[in-house]
Amino acid sequence: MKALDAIDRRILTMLQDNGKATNKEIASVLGMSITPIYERIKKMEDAGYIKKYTTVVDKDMLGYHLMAFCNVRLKEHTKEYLERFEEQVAELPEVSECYHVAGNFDYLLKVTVVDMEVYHFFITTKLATLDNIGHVQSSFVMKEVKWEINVPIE
Amino acid sequence: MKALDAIDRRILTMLQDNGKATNKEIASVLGMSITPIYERIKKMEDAGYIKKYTTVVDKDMLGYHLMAFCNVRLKEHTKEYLERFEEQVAELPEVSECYHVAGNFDYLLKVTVVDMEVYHFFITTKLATLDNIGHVQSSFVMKEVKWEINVPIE
DNA sequence: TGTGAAAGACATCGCGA
DNA sequence: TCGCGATGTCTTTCACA
Repeated sequence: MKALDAIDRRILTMLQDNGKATNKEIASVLGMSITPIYERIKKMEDAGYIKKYTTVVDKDMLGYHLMAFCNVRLKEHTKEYLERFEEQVAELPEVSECYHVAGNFDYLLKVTVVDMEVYHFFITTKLATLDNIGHVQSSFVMKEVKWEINVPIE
Repeated sequence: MKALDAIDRRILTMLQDNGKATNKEIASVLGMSITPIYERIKKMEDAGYIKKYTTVVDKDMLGYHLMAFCNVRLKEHTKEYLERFEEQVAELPEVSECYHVAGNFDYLLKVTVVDMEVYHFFITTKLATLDNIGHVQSSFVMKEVKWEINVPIE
């Protein structure tokens, strides 16, 4: 697939805002007929521009009242140790995101749990027991100021 | 709406995996007919358990090749200063997430940009020019080890 | 590429158990 | 609450410009 044109981008923007937007709806906004919208979306799905459709749920209503960012520094930094840590951390359901970062620490983890008690349990019995953990520093989220899943597509 | 039961949770899990899952599909997996699925989803939408449906796009394919976490410490911590910072930061399209955290810094920002040049521009001409910025420390993402939008719902 | 029409699948809603 | 059936809407495809 070639690069996206302006129409593709507008379609993506609308789909980010509402994953259930119908082809008809999009077509009318863009002043086109339904078929090309349908085909463009299909192409963007096949090409990988569209990774998935999902439903955003309210974490707080589901009982997840604590989110924390966890800075992790490892002791050893060989390829094998890094890969092992990444595999182990990816298995933990409490860890919703994990990034290998350049800076003061090696990894940044976003951890979502029910409450502080569960977080404490997570740190002491799950994270700290992984091999090769050097130093862990947590930042607790007091307020979610902004959370925007949509990528700006001009 | 009362608390969710096991069936509601299984519906949410399926909808997180695939926002376009049809009622028919869900019904057949759960061994129920379509109507109760339809009604349960509608109730969860109305009650706010379901916040929105969206489309996940591939940031990298769209040209966003750099993600960074930006730790920000403010100079003054009065209510007015905090609110003002939060308002200003929420307006910045480069900032996809912003959290008020307890720890070494005041705020943690997730910044998504095209490349390092744009990031530099963002830091120097947009973030640093906000009122009341004390100290900024960036961690650049070298690798996204895990990114899981789905909340575990057992 | 785009348009328009037609077939099939799905969402939506009223009624009965 | 759930299941069934009717109706309107959407998706998907095809012939054609």
